[in-house]
Amino acid sequence: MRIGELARRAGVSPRALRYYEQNGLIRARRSANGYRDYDEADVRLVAEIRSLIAVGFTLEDARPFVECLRSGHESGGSCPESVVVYRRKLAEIDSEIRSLLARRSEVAAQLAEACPGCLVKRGEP
Amino acid sequence: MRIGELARRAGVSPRALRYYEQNGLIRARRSANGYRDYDEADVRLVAEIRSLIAVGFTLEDARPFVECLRSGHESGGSCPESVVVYRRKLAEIDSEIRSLLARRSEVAAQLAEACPGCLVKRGEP
DNA sequence: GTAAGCGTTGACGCCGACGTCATGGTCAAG
DNA sequence: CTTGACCATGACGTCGGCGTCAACGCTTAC
Repeated sequence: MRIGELARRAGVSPRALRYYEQNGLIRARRSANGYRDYDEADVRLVAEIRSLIAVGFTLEDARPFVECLRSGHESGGSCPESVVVYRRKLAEIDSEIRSLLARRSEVAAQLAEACPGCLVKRGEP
Repeated sequence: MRIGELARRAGVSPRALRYYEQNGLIRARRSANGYRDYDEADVRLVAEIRSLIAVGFTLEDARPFVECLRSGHESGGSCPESVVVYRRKLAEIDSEIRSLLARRSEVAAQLAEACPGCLVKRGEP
């Protein structure tokens, strides 16, 4: 299939697919006229990339998953390199959450100090 | 005082100060030779900006706080416009935290599915 | 033949908060 | 007089994941 069809089936733009290729995440055979030519496996690859992007992975993070799939594994996350990324990502997310919680209480404290009574505490009428 | 001294006292770079000025957050008188000339009040303004930036505010977010200080208030957060920004920011942070929590559980679920037993659950030997 | 609708590559735009040159003026110390 | 430490403006670079032209070629339908 050509790039437009893959794009529709994977729910991405052709531009995104070329960008993935530019970063070595997907490859494409070329037809005689120079058009990119994809197969079913590529649909799966792009789907994997999208599901990872959707939960906050970068394209770099997605690379080991794609290579895991290409090496024949049924799941992109079943290779040790992918598991490493999974763990690192969980740690990053936890770190961000802690950071946000700290910022949240900082902001709430600043608001309470600058404007006592401005913080609406529900449940205390 | 000149830009270098303000920068040192406020813990920022001269470049940052020029950038703040470019965005209308701070202003400076000019000496005869064209040098920017600041006073003590500016130290306070920059400190306010920095403390807001530190908790994740953008320069746009900081604007009402700066104007609040300039209008004579002792606290940058005691003006209604500032309070509006405080509330909006708290809502944004809460939204991000929820998003991160959702992503975290998504990632954990993907890891659990792709590699059962890879999730180390402490307390279950 | 021609218009529509695909495809190609290349290159700039975006967003935020500056860092980092490049180029040149100002001023005090030696 | 020169060095060095400051100052000025202006402009490009950074980071990610594309969007959005531009300018062109291919294919199919009419």
